[in-house]
Amino acid sequence: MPNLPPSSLPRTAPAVASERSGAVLPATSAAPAAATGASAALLSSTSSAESPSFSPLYRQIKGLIIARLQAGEWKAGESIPSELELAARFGVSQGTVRKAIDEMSAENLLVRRQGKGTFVATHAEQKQQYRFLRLMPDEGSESLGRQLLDCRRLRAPAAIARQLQLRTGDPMVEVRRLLHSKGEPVVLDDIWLPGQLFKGLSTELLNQHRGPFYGLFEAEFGVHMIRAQEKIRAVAADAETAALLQVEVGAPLLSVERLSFTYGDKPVELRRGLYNTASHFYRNELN
Amino acid sequence: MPNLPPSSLPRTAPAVASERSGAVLPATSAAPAAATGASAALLSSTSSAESPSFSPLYRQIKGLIIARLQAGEWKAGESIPSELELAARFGVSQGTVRKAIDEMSAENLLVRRQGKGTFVATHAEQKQQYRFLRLMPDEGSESLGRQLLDCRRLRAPAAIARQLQLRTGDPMVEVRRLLHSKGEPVVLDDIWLPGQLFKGLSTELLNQHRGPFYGLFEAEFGVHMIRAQEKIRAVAADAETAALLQVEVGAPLLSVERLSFTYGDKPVELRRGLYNTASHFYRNELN
DNA sequence: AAGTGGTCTAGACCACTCT
DNA sequence: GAGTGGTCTAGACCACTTG
Repeated sequence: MPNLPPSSLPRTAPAVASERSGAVLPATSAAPAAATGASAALLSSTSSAESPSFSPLYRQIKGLIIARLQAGEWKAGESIPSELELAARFGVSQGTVRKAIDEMSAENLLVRRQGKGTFVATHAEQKQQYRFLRLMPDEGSESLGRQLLDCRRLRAPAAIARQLQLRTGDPMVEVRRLLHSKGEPVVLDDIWLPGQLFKGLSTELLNQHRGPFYGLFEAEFGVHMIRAQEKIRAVAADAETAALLQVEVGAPLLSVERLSFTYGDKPVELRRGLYNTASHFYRNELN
Repeated sequence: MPNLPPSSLPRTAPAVASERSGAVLPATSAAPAAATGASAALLSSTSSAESPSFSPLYRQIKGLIIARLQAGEWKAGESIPSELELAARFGVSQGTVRKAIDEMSAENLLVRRQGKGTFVATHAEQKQQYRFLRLMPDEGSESLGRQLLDCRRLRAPAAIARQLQLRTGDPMVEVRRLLHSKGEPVVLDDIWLPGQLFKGLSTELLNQHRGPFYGLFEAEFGVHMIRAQEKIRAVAADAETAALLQVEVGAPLLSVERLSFTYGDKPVELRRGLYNTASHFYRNELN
């Protein structure tokens, strides 16, 4: 029951009383109280024209759930508490929790499974391996082979540090790898990660792991990539790249620069892929 | 009031009684009847394992609204009836209509405006001009200049006809144009349209029109592009393209092949853009 | 049978827009 | 003030999963 003191809450305040007293009580006793009135007190106020403006209850609940995810309370692939339990815990109705989870499900943060529960999204699943890889073969659908070329630690150059919101010279990990299709090299990836977050990352760890790197990052380092921005260009292959991808120097390649974010819009990976699009293409859906 | 004869409706049936008798009645009288029981009768039945399987009420409502859009009952930019009116018209609750509209809004078919109503999405608006164009300048944000190069009618070649689900030799319109940024050519577009749907399309019409082609297509031909698939590759400029885009022959260009769809997943435009990404990039968001 | 998410309804109140 | 979409609650029933 959101029974905060009815003091005039500014419209901007994320005013949900997180985990009030009887949080882990027998459950349902807390929720169905002076419902409508209470939540009204929670949300309404004079319309001061402040900047972050107004946040409805369900969005505040969403924020609380994200905070738990960020804190690692529920790990990738695990189930979170049921809607009814969350509703009791936060002192709101099931419908409000449902709307919060709806949004998070639409953003691929959570996955609902009817009859089973709601689960933390993961890159490690069979069904959606390579969630962020949009490269498709012109024909067929074989999976890609992986070949690790390099994994080293270094001091962050200015250009990379800036994008990852680090300081120049901060510790950083650099990974280089190839993806193959039918034995032919198709993608050359360079990956930069904050050294702080990926302390034990090594060639061995990367080599012994099956599946996408992002699954490893979740399991070993608790870092979830939930969103990414890509900048795509056409470039000409330089000598080194041409040799690795077995194309002519000057051949056109797709350059895909990806900045990946974890919870709280925090950038945690920069990746530059060079794709040979002779027999593959980058697929995009517009809405 | 969904009072169909309680004969056993198969689960697959889009069973909404569209526009029953008292459709345009004083409004609210139709809706709040033997609600729960009736809609239960509408949806439930024995679980026969049929193919298109089960469709909830709100999705059937969505289908009905899409059918109206397709029929041109409400045009691009116009408002559709209020949620309460639609609820009365279809004999369901406002909540069900709301959920249908929620989905359509998420798919950019409709746009909600609080206090004003719900509107048919359009490509002709200031706020989201060039909804499908993902090209961004490295710096600045000037809008792109347009230069029409050609507009002619022809018989569909096999490759293009297949993608537009036409027969080889069917009438077709081909348009070629350039987009400029700061006076420099950046994009060369070739566009193919079914001649059947775009009867009066001409150089004059295209030239006198302001804003994106998609806005013109909506206003003049009633064709709404609601979704598109793109295949992106890196290619080398041939002689003709190099001249038009003022680059060297062999220079790497982004090739963006776009197939656009209208209601009912019907393909109605094929477009091939060649982008000079020297000072622009293709922006994509991954979730 | 019990627990979970999914759908549907109903009603209250809020925020925004226009007249 | 009237009308619109936006939020929140409550309760019913359905579909799916697991023991």
